[in-house]
Amino acid sequence: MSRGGGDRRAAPDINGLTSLKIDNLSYQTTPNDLRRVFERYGDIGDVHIPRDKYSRQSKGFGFVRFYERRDAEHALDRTDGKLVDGRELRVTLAKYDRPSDERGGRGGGGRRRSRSPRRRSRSPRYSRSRSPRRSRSRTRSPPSRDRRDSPDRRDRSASRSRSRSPPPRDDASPARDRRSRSRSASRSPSRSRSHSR
DNA sequence: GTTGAGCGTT
Repeated sequence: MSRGGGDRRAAPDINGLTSLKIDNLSYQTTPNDLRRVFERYGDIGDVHIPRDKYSRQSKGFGFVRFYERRDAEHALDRTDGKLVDGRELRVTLAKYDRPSDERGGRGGGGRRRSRSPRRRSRSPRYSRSRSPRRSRSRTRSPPSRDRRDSPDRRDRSASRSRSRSPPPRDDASPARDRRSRSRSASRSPSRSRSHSR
């Protein structure tokens, strides 16, 4: 019935604009490329790719705004999975809109579309996660009462600590002094003006 | 020289 006017939708269509989020973009991909690929499916309002302010490097994702939601969905389905720059584009509906120009923004929610049902299966890399030492719980004795305060261990610990610890040199005082003097003395004739190359 | 889950500026 009425078109455009007073109907709030859960979709991020503001002003009739639909924001699409493009992820999985290459660091070398430019908004121009995105626009070129997206404008083929409909009219694009604006394309923006957030990049670092210091490094100036793309974050790997961009935003494309469509005038019509229909085109956006179409493009989403059409651009999603497209190989660009050697990377597969991931197109999805933007969760939020411009945080700068939008009043009444509703945060929270969650992705309603999961086109990538990749479950976290076991990792082939961390397949062997079984610890060989699995004797944590002894027959009895809770972890709280398993405190062995043997002086023997303490002694050993101290002994080991002492053994492992580096020999504390008490001649730090003179050493420092000597070093300071040495540094001062060797600072001059050592680093002179090198011959320029 | 360069990583890879995700939500954003003129």
